[in-house]
Amino acid sequence: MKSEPALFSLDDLRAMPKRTAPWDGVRNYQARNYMREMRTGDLVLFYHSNCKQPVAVGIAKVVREAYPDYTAWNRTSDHFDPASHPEAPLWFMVDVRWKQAFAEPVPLSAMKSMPQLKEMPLLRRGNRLSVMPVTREQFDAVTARRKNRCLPK
DNA sequence: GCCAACGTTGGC
DNA sequence: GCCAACGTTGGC
Repeated sequence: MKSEPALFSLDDLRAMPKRTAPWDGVRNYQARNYMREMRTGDLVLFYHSNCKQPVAVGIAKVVREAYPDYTAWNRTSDHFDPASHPEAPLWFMVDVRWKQAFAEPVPLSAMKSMPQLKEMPLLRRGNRLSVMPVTREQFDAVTARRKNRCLPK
């Protein structure tokens, strides 16, 4: 899951009550569909986008499965969408809980150089989705990488 | 700040 | 249903 650290960082998630927050504001159908596939207990790679150094910063966990994103019904919300209604919700969100911050974040540039991540949707050219699937192998490769970052090439 | 890539909108 | 115009994303 991507977030702009200036708006909502992994530290911000950690500072929330119960270290938990709803992943609101997703207004893309594909990203929404990926969220609806998420299950309680699924682990999340937390990625900081649109900042000086884009990085995977840590891990969160899904603690509530998809439910209607009520910010879409709030006229004063930045994410207001008149097409969504309480009786027929258009947008959904999950709740995620902070789990871990990497001692050393894994930069996008490092991920690009890892052959195991060649197929990772995050690295696909022109991708703009804020929520994307990660395979177990990709997840393990990223989380292992932060321990091995000082190994010679 | 630039710009490529992509999704959405809306006229036809 | 096509597609040009537009807005947004996000790396660089």
